[in-house]
Amino acid sequence: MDQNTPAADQDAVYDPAVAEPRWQAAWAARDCFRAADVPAGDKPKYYVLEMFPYPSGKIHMGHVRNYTLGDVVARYKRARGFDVLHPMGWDAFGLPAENAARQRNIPPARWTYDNIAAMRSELKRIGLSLDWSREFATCDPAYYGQQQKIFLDFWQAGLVERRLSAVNWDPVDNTVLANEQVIDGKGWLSGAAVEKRNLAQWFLKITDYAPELLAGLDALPRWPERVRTMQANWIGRSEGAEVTFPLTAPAGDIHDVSVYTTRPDTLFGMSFLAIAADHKLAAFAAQTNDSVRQFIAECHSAGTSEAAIETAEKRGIDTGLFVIHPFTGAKFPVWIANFVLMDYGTGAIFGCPCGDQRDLDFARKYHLPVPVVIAPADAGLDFTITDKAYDGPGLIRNSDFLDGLDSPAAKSRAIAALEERKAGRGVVNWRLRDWGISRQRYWGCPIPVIHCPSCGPQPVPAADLPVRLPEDVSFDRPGNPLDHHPSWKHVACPACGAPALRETDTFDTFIDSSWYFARFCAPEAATPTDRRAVDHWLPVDQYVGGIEHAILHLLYARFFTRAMEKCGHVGLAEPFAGLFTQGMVTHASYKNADGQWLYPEEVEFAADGAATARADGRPVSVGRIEKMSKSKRNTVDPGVIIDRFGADTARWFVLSDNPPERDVEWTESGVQGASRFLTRLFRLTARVADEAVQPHHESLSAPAKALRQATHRCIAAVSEAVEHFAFNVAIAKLHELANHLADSEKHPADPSLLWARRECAGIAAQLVAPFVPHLAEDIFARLNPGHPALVAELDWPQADPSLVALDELTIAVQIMGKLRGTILLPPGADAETAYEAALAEPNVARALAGMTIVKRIHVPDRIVNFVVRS
RNA sequence: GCGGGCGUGGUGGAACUGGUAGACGCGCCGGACUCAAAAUCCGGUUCCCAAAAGGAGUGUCGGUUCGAUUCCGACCGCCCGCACCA
Repeated sequence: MDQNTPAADQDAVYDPAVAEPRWQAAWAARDCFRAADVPAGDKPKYYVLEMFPYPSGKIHMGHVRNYTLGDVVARYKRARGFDVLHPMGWDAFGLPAENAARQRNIPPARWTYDNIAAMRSELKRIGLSLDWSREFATCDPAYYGQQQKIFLDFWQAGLVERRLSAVNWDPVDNTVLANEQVIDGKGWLSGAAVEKRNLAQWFLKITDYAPELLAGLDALPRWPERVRTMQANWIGRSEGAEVTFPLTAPAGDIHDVSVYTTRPDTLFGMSFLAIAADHKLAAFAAQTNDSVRQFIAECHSAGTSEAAIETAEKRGIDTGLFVIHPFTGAKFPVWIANFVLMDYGTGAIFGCPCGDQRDLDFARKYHLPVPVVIAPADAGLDFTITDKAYDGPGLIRNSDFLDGLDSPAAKSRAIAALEERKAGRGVVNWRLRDWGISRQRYWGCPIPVIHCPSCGPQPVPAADLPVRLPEDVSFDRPGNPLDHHPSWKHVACPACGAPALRETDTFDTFIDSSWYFARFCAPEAATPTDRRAVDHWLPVDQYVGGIEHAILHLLYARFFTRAMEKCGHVGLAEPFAGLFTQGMVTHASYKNADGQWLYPEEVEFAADGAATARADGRPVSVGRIEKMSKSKRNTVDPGVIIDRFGADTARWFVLSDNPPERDVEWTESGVQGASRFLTRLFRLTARVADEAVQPHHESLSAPAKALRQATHRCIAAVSEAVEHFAFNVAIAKLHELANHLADSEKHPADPSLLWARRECAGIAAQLVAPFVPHLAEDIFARLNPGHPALVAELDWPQADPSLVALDELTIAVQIMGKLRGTILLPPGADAETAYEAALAEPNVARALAGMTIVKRIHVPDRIVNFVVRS
């Protein structure tokens, strides 16, 4: 074939708009992706799950990326002989539906189900290999009714508690605010300063499982290391001491204050004692001291988020009370500090400014002493602390019986001394707090509890489940519509029959997503799970989702699975054997001359890159590349891309440009590149399809052998890359294969080459199938007219090891670690052979002239390095 | 503030367990085809130096090593999470 083959010679055209719906229909007609609750065959199972979407109304590129990543795995594993479960559903409860109801007067249920319908049809256009028969939404009563059953089982199992807990309270709207609705300490709608208010709420005792949740991380080798680290830090096991400080005079019925510390070795460095604003001793101090009362009130107006607390200016107030140091008998003042958290430890700390930066900042600010009790081992006697605390390892000084010890030794000595004096003890503490699950909202799963004035909280009887959300609710005033509903909450106590009130709080939506993966195994079951189905399918073999869920969602799901195990709903502790966290889809953002955000399609670019608005031709400033979001208008609608280029192009692009764990920037040129490659691959293979079919040839021409080697090396490389989630590398290898196939057109078409070309094209179709499944089917069908199977039903191609192995390797020759030449050696060549060949290399020989070789290094099949002296 | 991560040519990135830095793509440059353009095809493309030889180079600074994008320390920048957004 001629070196320059104009495309105009080629008649075959690929039209995704026609082909994609056709192949989607073919898969559906043959039920290719349907799984059984309890499969009959003996194929190994593989459960692929992507984090299910919130039905916001439109799919965005982040969804396309997330679901395409999972789809590659699902299709690959299916081809590898696994029985694959790949379901989809909707995380359908949550605040946006209530906001829509308030702003646009649409009932949350209708808004949600309309959104689901719209997103389902968009999702279907992507060509995902999903088992749609398992679809459900968490707002379906059939789902949340089972969730209520699970909650009651947890209650019976002793995993549920009711206690007071703080919420963000908007005093103007008289409503509870989510953290995201608190902006700079003010309610997002009312603008009123938010207060903390304590409400009786339900908690799940996740802390009972803290040791197991921590230890379990070691059994998750297929989780990203950083996610395990983040979870371990979040659970936060620490070993320290609880120390009791007697007050110099009783404060009401309070005689002492307990603190938790991880640094008992620095107890002699105490400068003050600080308690949380919610500490009972703070309340006592407030009784007689107006400024203390005012300070506590200020602390209560800060909002509940930890980030807000930690970033706020560190402030405190002296209560005028004193405690006695258990070792020295010295008196120290008791302060209230806004950075001491009631939820952690005992709600009180001892301030040691020399060893803790926060304590030091506090001491400097309020002119408290800074005794130095620890210093680096090599520090002199003049070691002092100015504005930087020393929290590293070191030797203890100025500390009586701890002097000269290193920190670990001093810790155990201090704990022993505390225990001797009955002034404290060594304890293990956890940062993890129990999971507050009550939400004062409508659009969530009702908590199945009835409050009776005489019997207390009573479970709703199983026969009365599900407790359904009433649909005749109004959003014309702030607060929870369930609470306002005229009749819904008024019921008879299930125990005594007296008039009682339904719980009007609903569950945290994290509960909905803490067990959906189990429900997918048997979504129709009359019980929360079908044990045969979950025993077969769980754990999820590959879970795919955003890194933003690294801690909360994944930790809650791990806890929930253990709690479900305790109640017999599942037979395992860890729900997700493999986890992959993908990056975000980003895009440049644009602002016009008036400072308004513009959509990418509203911007025009000149040859020099200058941007102007299409509407009025005025200049546009190109902003940062950031996460696609509606507010910045830097979104690209997947539907529009599929209309223009087809789903395969969108899939290929989101996979090709970046490693999946990293953010990907959506660019127009990248999409066109993807589209161009797919068209090129189609043309290349279409030309092969037009060639005469040849019998298998044992003796190969040189170009045929080279092409077969390239083909089989590509099988090996793509398989390896897919196994490691390196989809961008897999795609690069497929580009190379296409280049090899194109190169083969330059050689005379001998029969063995024609045979090799057909092999190459067919294998290429199979290798691209997980990424661009529609195009793969089209190419395959064209190459194999009348073939009974779809690519979706074929086994993954096998690489022939004899074609994958290389006969010669390029070995680098270095002198003092610098590259001076390369030599060709057969694989496995020994060191002496390598040195000999290296010394014979002209450039190496020249560089070595006049040098003495001091040392020779040989790494087989990789490198030779000479260490020399002149 | 705390915890976790990331940083490589003009650009997205590749590089197995410390062993030839820049695979593959985008862009750009040159060529073929075309009346011309688009599309397509072929070739080139880290920087310095006219080429070769050589030198520099993976955010910055320092360390370990025969050899560091990879390991260690400090710093800078960006991103994720912080318990009621999902």
